[in-house]
Parts: sequence; C-alpha cells; structure tokens
Amino acid sequence: MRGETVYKRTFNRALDDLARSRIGDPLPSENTLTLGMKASRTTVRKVLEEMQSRGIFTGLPGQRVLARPPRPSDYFPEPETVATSAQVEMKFMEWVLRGDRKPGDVVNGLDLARQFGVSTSAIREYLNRFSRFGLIERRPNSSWIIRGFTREFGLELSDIREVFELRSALAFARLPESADAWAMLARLQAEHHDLQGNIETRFQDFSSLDERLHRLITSASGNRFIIDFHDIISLIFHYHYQWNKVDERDRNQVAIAEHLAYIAALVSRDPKQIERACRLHLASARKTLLASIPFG
Amino acid sequence: MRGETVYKRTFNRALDDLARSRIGDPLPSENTLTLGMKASRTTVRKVLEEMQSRGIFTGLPGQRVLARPPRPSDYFPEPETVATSAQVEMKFMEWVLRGDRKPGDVVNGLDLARQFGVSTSAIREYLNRFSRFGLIERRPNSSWIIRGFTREFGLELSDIREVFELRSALAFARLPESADAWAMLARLQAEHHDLQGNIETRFQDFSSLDERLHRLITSASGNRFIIDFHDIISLIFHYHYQWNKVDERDRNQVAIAEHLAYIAALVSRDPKQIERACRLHLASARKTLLASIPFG
DNA sequence: TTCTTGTTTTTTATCTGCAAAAGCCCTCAA
DNA sequence: TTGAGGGCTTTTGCAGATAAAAAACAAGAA
Repeated sequence: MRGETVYKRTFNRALDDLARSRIGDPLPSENTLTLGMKASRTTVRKVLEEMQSRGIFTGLPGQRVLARPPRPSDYFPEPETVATSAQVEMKFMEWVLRGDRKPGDVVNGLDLARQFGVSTSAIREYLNRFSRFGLIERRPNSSWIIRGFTREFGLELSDIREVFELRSALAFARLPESADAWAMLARLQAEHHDLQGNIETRFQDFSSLDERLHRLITSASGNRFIIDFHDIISLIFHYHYQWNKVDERDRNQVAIAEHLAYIAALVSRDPKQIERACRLHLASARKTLLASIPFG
Repeated sequence: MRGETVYKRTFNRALDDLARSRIGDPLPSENTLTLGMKASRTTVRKVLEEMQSRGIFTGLPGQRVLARPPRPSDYFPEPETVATSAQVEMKFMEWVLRGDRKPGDVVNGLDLARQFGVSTSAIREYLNRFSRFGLIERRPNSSWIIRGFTREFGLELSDIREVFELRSALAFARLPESADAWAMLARLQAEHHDLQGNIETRFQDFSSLDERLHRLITSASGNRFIIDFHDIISLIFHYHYQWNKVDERDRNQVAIAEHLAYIAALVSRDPKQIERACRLHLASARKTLLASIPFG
C-alpha cells in the first residue's frame, strides 16, 4: 500500500500559501489551487476537506473563506511528507558515499530493506535507477556489486563532465540574443555578485547556485544525454556539499570568482575566452571532488 | 514467483555440450560443469538430476557416464528459456521503435502488462532501467511519457557517440603493444576479411562483428560512462539491424570496408589517420541510423 | 590440504494485492 | 460555452509472499 506522503506534503504546502492570506479572504477554485500545488485535484480536494474539518475554512464549497490563520501545529511532521523512494535515495547515498564501502562489496537488497525500513521492492527499484550513476553494477541473477566512490570514479566523472560542459558552453555562446538563457544567465550573475558581497554569512547558499549555473549551461547543448549526465554530477555534488565542510567558505569563495569569470566569458561570446574560463573552473571542481573521496 | 527459465536454459545448453561426447564418456565434476554454464551449481544439479531420470546418464554420482546421446525432443522449447525481463525488453523495444509512438504519448504500465502478459512490476522495473536510453521520460506520481524515436534522438545519440568513440580510438592507439586489445583487434580484422570474402551469403553476420569492434574500441577509453553509453548504441543498433533490411547487403559491404580502414588506422597508431577513418565510418553509421527513423 | 557431492540457509525474480493519487465524465450555474 | 465542484474509474507506489536460484556450510574421499 502507498503512504499518504503526497497528501501531507500538499497539505503543508497549502498551509504555507495560506500564510499570505487574511481572515475572510475567499479561496480560489480547486482547479486554480491545483495549478500551484504539485499534485492532482483529487489530492487538493482531500486537503481542503481536512482543512475545513479543522476549521481553517468555513462556508460552502464555492464560497469558502479563510476562518483562522494556520498554526504551526497544523503542519504534518516533515518526515511523513517524503516519499519512500526519496527516503531510500538519501539513505542509500549516505550508505554508499559515507559508509566506507569498498569496490567489490556486495549489496544485499534484503539487508538494505531491513536497515532502511522499506520493502525489498523499493530497494530494487532504486538500485535499478541508481545503476546509471556508475557506483554499482549488477550481476544477473545475483546481487549488486559496489564499484565504489573511488578516485577512478572521480576521474572518469570529471573527464566526461569537462567534455560535455565545454561543448555546452560553446553552444551557449551561439544562442541567439533573444534566448531566455541569456536573461537567466544575467540573473545568476547578479545572484553571484550578491552572494559575493555576503560571503561571510551566506557561503552555504553557493551549492544551489552552482547547480543552477551548470544546469543552465548544460541545457544549452540541447542534447538529452548531456543533460541526463548532469543529473549524475548534480547528485554527487549535492551530497558532497552536504557532507564535506572542510574549507567550505574558502572553496566557495574561489568558486564564485571562477563562476563570475566564466559568466563574463560566456557573455563575451569569445570561444577562446570561454574555453579558458570553463577549463579553469572545472579543473578546480575536479580537484575539490577528488579531495573529498575517501582514500582518493 | 519466479519461472524456471534459468534451469531450462541451462538444461538446453548442457544438451548442446553433450553433443560432443560419446556413449560411455565420464561426466566432469559438478563444479567443472558449473564453470561452463552461466548458472549456479544448484541449477546444474537440478539439470543433472533430470537428465539422469530421463536416462541420459547412468551410474552413481561421481561415476556418471553418458548413456545415450541427447535427442532433439529432450530440449525445452526456446520461449520457455527466456526470462520475463528479457521478454519485456523485446516486446517493449518493438512497441516503442516500430509501433509508431509519437513524442508526448503516455505509456500505460497496466496496459502494457496486459498486452505483454506479464505483471505490472515487471513493466515498472523495465521502464526504470530503460529510462536511461532517453526514449521515455518519467512524470513523478504519474505515467511515463514517450520522447520518441525521432530524428532529434538520432542526432543527439550520434553526436555523443562520435565524441566518445573518437576519444576511445585515440586512447586505443596509446595502449601498450602488449595489451590484449591488440590481439583482439587482429582477430576482428581477420574476421572482417573473412566476411568480406563471403559477403554474398553471410552479410547478415556483420551486425555482431560491428558490435564487437565498437565495444572493443570503446572499452579502451577505460571510462565507465563511455562504456555504459555504448550499451545504448548497442541496443538501438541491435534492433535496428533486426528490422531494417533495406539495402542491407550493400550497407554492410560499405561498412566492412570502412571498418577495415578504421582498423588499419588504429594499427598505424597515427592520430590523424585514426581521426579521419573514425569520423568517416561514424558519419555513415549516422546516416544509416537517421534513414531508419520513421519520418526521420 | 583440495576437491568431491550432499544439505541448509539466503537472496533474488516475479506475481498479487490494495490504498493513494491521478484522471476521467457529468451536471449545474454564471 | 466555460468553469466549478461532485462522483466514479483507472493507474501508480509500495508492501508482502513465494518459488527459483545462488551462496554458504558440512563432511567424506582423493
């Protein structure tokens, strides 16, 4: 059977949205609400029903009106809002990347299921999807084998990344002036400057900025395989940023400067300059990644 | 529950091997047999037991002796030897590649399960694994969407292929003289010459030769992402060769010549020559692929 | 030892089942 | 004739069960 995670997540999100309304404000139609939430009308309706029964709204459907502001106690606890698949991902990433697995170790699905408190099907499904990240490998009719978060992995990943991103960056420069991408790039540039000004306090925000910049550049390639590959980079760096706090501020400061140079190069449209800035930044990204690999 | 496909496959394979023995020949040990088969000893034992009860062997374990040659009627029918997952793959590939699906069409897991005569889990599992091929895309909490075997797909695939293979080919040339790869390349070269001599009758054998050559080159990159990507190429071309029979002989004849030039270039170790031969061949592979795409 | 084969324990492949969530179609009102 | 919400149907996400296959263990002979 399926948990109620979508419902609870939607409920919480609706509470957030409500915080901006006042008592007596009329509620938008179900369809309108559905557009904002990332769920179906069926779920939104379930949320509305519960809210009504908790006295957050009053009035007949069609004339519903906010009766009281949402309280913190209305929220469902965060852990109940995350789907099994997402839980498995987090637990599994922690397990492979931090749990000191060695190449050749076997992954025991049954055991993981017990450890993570989910069914074997959930594990199986995740392993299948995860295999494309190159950290595990399947032996048919037998268990999965750890390939390991090793130095080789880091090198192979970085090599491809450099090929793909350079290609994408050059494609970016060839985008027509009118493309949305340029506007987005300008916004990212502003955000970088902004962050640079407040680096002392907000250096942790860099992680999401990094992801957004590289995804934007990558998507200019227009190639689904390049874009898909970025998911791997993304995932690895996401967890990497989460755990590797050594020298974080300094590293991010350097990276921001590199990003700004990279953005400036893109704006210049000069292939030579782009190539230089791109390679420079990716070389230091590679270094950081390798440094974070255990025994790497 | 699981089918008996591994057992039946192993049984048939053992019958094949037996064809080379004579009445009275002693049987190798269970362990030895297991090495040859692609299965565990448990399965091999089950096979032996059945063979004994059918009178193919006589004698106590340890002194088993062939009692009669295998008969065609001993074989399990081929369809019973293919695992559900493999069946799903074939049926699904046929369904996406030949069944005139359009980008944006939804994939209904339940419906496919009914059509293919398997459970929804089997479909789910396959879709997950298949998603990395870039032909379908998932909408969370909702169905899969067809991205389609379109001209864009062909172009994007070919682009990456060219980048990866050129890199691999140059790496190949740098392999030490002693590497196994050189010996394998020499063997493939001989097989190509052989096939070229009998092109009139055996032109259909090209498909497997093509796969082996490109896999060998690709593996010289030593990069798991490049090697994994080759699986996509492989799968697409595998089905492509199976269905696209137009001008097959002529196409293969040209491709063999290109392969031979490519191999010669590799042997020469001259990067310039390698690049030329590689690009030339991949350009014509691209053309063939694009030509085979419906409305491409 | 190092292989045999016999036996028992684990783990995987696959199916079934069911509640949650998504997708319908329908009717009523502005 | 468009958009609202009510009610019903279908599909998905995940858990659970079970037989097949793999792996681990055991004990005797070469």
